[in-house]
Amino acid sequence: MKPPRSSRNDVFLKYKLWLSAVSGEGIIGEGQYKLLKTIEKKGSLKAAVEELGTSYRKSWGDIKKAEELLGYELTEKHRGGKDGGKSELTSKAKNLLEAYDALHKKMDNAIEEAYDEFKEQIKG
Amino acid sequence: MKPPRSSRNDVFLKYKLWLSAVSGEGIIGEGQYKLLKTIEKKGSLKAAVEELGTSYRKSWGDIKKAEELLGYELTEKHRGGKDGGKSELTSKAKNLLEAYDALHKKMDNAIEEAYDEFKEQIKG
DNA sequence: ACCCGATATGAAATAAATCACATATCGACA
DNA sequence: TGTCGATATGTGATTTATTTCATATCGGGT
Repeated sequence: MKPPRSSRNDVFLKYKLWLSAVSGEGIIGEGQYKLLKTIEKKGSLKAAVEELGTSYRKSWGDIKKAEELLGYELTEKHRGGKDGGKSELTSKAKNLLEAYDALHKKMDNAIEEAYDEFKEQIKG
Repeated sequence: MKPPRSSRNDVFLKYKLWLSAVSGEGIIGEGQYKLLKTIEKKGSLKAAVEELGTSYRKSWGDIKKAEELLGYELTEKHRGGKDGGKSELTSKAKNLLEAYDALHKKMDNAIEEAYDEFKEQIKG
């Protein structure tokens, strides 16, 4: 028989994974991960949000809240200098991102394994 | 040494798992799962939202949208009768919930396995 | 044939999240 | 020491999501 082609009604599995505080507030999710990674690459929050096309105000607030909830700094902020300032990740932040990434990969694998079975199951 | 007690700054891992359409719109997530399960138990959408404390209007709309995206009905709706009407799950819906549940359990296990390692990693 | 209560749905009111803008501050460097 | 550009942060505007309210419809049971 013909292989089933994807239709408008196909369903996909999606998931989000994030760190949260006891309060339930999110700390690091996909967005923060990307943001921090981009700060690391570009050297400043300003440059990062420009690359990502997100708002400086919000990203700045997100980082601040995450830091408050975690109880430690994710970025070392510097003002002044000929470039006006810069931000770089603390080692704790780097460590956290690494752990987040590893965890995400594991979850990706887990979901992939479960996915075929799931699809089979919803056919019935 | 003393075992570390949880502090305000402890982080937890959370995740959401849901079905989505190609468009990216969510179809079934935790909320819909509970809603449908409660409809199954109580026999009507009205009774379900009362038990869950959510809004009828929204829940009704959520189900409708999910059905549109899926291309099939999740509930058999009936109006009239001495009780005014009722809703019950279609067999497809039951099947879907079962699959969702199984998947969720697998993900719970996967995350639990990964969690200890994660915590160890972020200590460094 | 009439009632009752749940389904069905629009529309206005609220609330929550995000954006846009304005403005202050800081400090390495020329 | 004056300049420049990024960090820092308040606030009002806008958008998006959710709730509330109002009202129509349906149909099995009495």
